Amino acid sequence: MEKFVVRRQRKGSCDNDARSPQKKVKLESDERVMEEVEEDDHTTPAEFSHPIPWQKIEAEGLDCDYALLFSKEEADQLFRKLEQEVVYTTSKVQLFGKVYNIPRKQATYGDAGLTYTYSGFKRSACPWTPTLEYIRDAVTKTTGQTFNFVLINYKDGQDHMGEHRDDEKELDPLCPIASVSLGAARDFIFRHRDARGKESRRQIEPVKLELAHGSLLLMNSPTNTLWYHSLPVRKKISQPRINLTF
DNA sequence: CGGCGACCAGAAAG
DNA sequence: GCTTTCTGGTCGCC
Repeated sequence: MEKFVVRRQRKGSCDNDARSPQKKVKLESDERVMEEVEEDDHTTPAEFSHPIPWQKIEAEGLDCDYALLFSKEEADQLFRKLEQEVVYTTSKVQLFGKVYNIPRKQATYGDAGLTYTYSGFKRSACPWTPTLEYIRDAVTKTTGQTFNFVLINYKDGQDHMGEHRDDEKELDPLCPIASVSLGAARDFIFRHRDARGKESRRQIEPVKLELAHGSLLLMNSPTNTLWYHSLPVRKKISQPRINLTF
């Protein structure tokens, strides 16, 4: 059932005129709302010429901002360039004494000397490429946050990522995490840590959204401590998606 | 009704 | 309890 209503085109960046009549966009569950946020003052630095319409995604202990960062044309171009520049490896993950190939391809880029450890496997960051620097700087411009590292996940429709939090030891839980999506739009699901599993302690509806081509999702504290997120399999989607997590 | 996809529960070793 | 992934079941839709 395709009822992810979190879409909103940035039409020529003329955004101050016809705001849609309803201020709140309904999600699957009635309690979850997204509020359109006026993109004035603090969220948008002056040098960004086309203000971005941010959507606030909020629930108990969940605080995210979502926006289309790149136009379709620019996102297309970035996608093509990354296809040429980025070298992926299929990493393995070790759990319970067994070794699996993780169900997606990965690459890590960042400042010199940085490393990233994922379930027992360590990888070092490759030097930034021009396109990655460009994207990183675009994210910095719109968020005011600087980043020293990016994890790139490449997924076909069969590829996916199970429920997890970004809680690697290298990460400061107070730092917001920026996630840029290019390519096929994919569903993205948040689930509260107390509402997982069979005999969960609480009944909290999951928050579902769709990450569009060229979009930026900001996960602010304490989202990443209280909420797990996943990217479920979508067998009907054959186009790949590139995700950059800063 | 058959087949497929989505989703959930369970299992795996420490 | 917590980890990450795969597998097998069920349910619902086409």
